[in-house]
Amino acid sequence: MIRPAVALIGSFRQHYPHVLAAAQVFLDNGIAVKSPPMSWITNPGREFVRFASDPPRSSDHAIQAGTLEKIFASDFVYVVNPGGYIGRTTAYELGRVRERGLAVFYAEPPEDLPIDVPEGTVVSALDLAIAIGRGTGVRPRPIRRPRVAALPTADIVIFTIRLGRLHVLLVKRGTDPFRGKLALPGGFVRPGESLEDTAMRELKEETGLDSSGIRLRQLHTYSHPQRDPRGRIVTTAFLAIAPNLPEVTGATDAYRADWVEVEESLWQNGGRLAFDHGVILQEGLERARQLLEHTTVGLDFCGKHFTISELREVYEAVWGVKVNPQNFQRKVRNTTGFVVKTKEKRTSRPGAPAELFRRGTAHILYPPMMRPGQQQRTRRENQPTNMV
Amino acid sequence: MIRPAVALIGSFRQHYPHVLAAAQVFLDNGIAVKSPPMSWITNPGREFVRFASDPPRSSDHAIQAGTLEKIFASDFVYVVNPGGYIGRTTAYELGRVRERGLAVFYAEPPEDLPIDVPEGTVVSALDLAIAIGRGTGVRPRPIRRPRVAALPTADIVIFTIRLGRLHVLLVKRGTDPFRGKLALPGGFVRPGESLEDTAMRELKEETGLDSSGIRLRQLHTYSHPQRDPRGRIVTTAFLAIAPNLPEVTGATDAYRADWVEVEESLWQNGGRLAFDHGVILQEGLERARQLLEHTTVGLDFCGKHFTISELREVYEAVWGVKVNPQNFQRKVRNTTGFVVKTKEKRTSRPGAPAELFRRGTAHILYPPMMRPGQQQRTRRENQPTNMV
DNA sequence: GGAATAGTGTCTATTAGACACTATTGT
DNA sequence: ACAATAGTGTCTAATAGACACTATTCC
Repeated sequence: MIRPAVALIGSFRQHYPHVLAAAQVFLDNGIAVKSPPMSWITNPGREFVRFASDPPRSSDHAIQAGTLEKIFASDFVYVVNPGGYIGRTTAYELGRVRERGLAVFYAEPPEDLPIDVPEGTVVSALDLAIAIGRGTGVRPRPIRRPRVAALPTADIVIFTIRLGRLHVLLVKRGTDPFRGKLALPGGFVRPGESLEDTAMRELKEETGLDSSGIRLRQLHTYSHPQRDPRGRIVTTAFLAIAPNLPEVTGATDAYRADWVEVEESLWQNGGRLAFDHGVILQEGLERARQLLEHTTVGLDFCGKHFTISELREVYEAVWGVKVNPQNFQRKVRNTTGFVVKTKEKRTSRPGAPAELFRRGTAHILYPPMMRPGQQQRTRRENQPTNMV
Repeated sequence: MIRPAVALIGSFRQHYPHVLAAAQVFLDNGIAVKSPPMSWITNPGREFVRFASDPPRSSDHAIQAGTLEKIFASDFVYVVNPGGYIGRTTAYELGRVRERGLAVFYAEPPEDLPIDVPEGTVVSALDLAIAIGRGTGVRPRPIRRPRVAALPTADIVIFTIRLGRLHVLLVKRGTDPFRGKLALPGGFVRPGESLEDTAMRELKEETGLDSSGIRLRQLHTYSHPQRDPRGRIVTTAFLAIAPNLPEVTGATDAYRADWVEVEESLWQNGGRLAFDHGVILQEGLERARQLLEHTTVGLDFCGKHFTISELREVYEAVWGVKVNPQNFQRKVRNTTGFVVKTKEKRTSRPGAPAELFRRGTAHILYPPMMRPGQQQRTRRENQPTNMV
């Protein structure tokens, strides 16, 4: 649980003392104040207020952009509007904030601005601070519980195997934050889309190919309040598995997309992934490993026709261990519905010509493929255990 | 290619003739004008302008909401601001529009509003119309791709076993939508909370007891755009498992919380659950069944001390099948770290006194507990299969 | 005493893992 | 010729499922 944060907006030029007083109330009640800075005004009387903490040489709209960033990084917005007055800059900020979906509360009912003011959103700073504070204090007036709006995004962990090694698709970020760092492909949910729609669209855009045959599986949703410096962004990670795609080009976006070896991207390079994508990749990898045990997704790495050795190499690449070829062969062939023999054979490397298979109808492997080296094993004898 | 559409904003009160003139220019060049209506003003001189085509009885902000809808339905926005003047309502609309990512063009450079005006966006209506009509020049490109803000919520599927049957905690909704229907407990994410924080807080509130020992697992995130009639609400479902709790009272909220038998809530009663909670419950149940196979969560249903028969009844209740008592006994006792024998015995029902156990250190069962009736089984012989 | 339960022993079918072996190819 | 690969056979240890059996309790 992170300390909640508020941004105060309003006509600083006219009402700065009121703003300071309200900010103090929030601070006294354990709520962080992201904006305005607790500073002093250097150009009193001017239309656009500047604070001593603002960089003196930057333009008005650069300062305003910084203010909006701080506002978006907070959990809710409090409008300080004595007499109901809301100026033009505040009106503009209010539009941005409301379109973004942040919760907005008002000190007084807004005058002369035709906006919807829901029941319970006109409230004093103290009442609001008390209602938010974790103390179950008395709520003197009915106020709507502050809800947090978030921008949902979908990020994709897509694996493939190249030269016998597991690779993941990463993009180099072209914009801040984390400009130049590697990140998982993904993007924001657009109007009318579900997370699955977004993931599929992004996958198409990033790989630049027909990904209609690629199945997406939801992995996990990451919602830590500070996981993205831009504000409240909640991402849902998806897992996808692709057969060996020859080349990939980021089709629509300026940044480049490339296959990177998984081990390398996780441990090497000093180059940590952007945001929490390192964790997401790690957890996606573990999920892929589990899926190989229990389902037939290993086939998704292969083309339409494949040999059992190729399938084994998939398991070895994903699991990161060697698998006994003979026993693997028998397990695969003896599991109903896993693979179906074709009449063709392939003879590429030294050795007997290998039979070609195509996928069977099964999707679940029960009993599962046993992953080596996981043995917790049952005990041989019923010895008296005394684990604490 | 659909006919492009523009929305004009600006101070209609002061500049309506300019607005009409600009609109005519767009119309003459084959561009649709979504807003304002080509109508006349019924309340000249008043702060908030009303048109003859507006419903006369509706409130200012209802009309404004309709206007915003039309603006958002257009492809770009043209700000009619003679002398650079932008009023407060226009500033608010501008904020909404820019946050939405729509392209914005200005008749003149905006004065006294600290916003970013990109190169080439100050342009006459005629130039703009021609550029768009010809398709050659300035293409209205979104400043930023439209994003959707959503309210994240956490819903909880919490199971327990009462009288040998699996129960789930459901609440009766006290407000619309779905007033009076049963739903999963849950709620909106509050400032500073992660989804996990929200789920834990709601669980405490709903069960009204110390749930510090209860572990939450994320299940799935449901994001269909129309899954909640109130708007864009994205819910993440969590799974929790509780030992037999004697009674539950919804502590903070007006609605009642009660344990309901799972089979009943899913199939019977004609009473479908609210929202998509029926699906969530179904998928949560399947996940719980899988977890019992692969982990020691079955112990979470039991108290601190338990007999092996009690644990078996947990498996039977969740899986919905009978389990062979002898083999279950052996499997549990022979799996290292699953359970630890205590020195006590319990003698409640007819039969020999049962030994009491407590939980071991293991969390993962490998190899797993085999769930009966899942057999896809491997083949006895390597028969030629011909599955399609 | 009869029924129900707890716990152990035993048998069978199946499987994972290990290894031997043959057949077939590229170099 | 040699090394590498494909595929089959066989042995061992472990396990799931089935059932028999004893001991202990409640009614």
